[in-house]
Amino acid sequence: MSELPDPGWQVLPREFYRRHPAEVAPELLNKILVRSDGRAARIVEVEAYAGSEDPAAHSFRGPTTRTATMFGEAGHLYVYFTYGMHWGSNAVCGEVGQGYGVLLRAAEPLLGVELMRQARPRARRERDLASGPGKLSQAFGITGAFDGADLVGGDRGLWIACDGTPPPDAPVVGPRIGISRAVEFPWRWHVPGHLHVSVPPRRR
DNA sequence: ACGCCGATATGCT
DNA sequence: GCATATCGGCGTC
Repeated sequence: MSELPDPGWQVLPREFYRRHPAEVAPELLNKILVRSDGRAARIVEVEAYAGSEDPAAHSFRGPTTRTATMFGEAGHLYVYFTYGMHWGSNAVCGEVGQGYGVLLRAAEPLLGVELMRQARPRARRERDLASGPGKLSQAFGITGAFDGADLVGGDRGLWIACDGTPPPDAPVVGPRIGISRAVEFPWRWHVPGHLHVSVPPRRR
């Protein structure tokens, strides 16, 4: 089931994810989220959540029904629902039982842009298609049905791959967003100066 | 730049 | 029961 749109792209191996999310997260920058229907986008903003070490993580208080996937094997997708309308997508990291994850916060559309526009009819500019965790999930048609998807094996037609572009040398590190606890953990990273992040660089 | 509100699953008390 | 949520879109200023 290795139907990536570009044969030169390499699916990230399981070992990539089996580490601390603060280590995995910045390395996910410039990787590519791929769907088997042709949608692909470069990941430009991420946020780490570290289980019992992290009061802001869904997994902080141990496994629940909702967070079961987060406590499972690395390299799977943890999808949650919030604010009555938005879905969020995380790559599970670390070892089984740790509840580690990296939230995919923003991406730059590369392929299948028409499908993304259909999925997000209200988005005006292309940089509004996936510049936020809810937008990114919506652009890719990711809902709860994708919770537990294997990003390595591609059992649900979703992968994270590398096209050879390295992560940025000096990613921008900053406080996390949209949470009320442990905001001060500097665990949000994005590609410097990138237009497709959730907080775009100010125009000069 | 800022503020408001939508609409609901989840998990604690 | 109820506060809260890993937000987004639209309005106003």
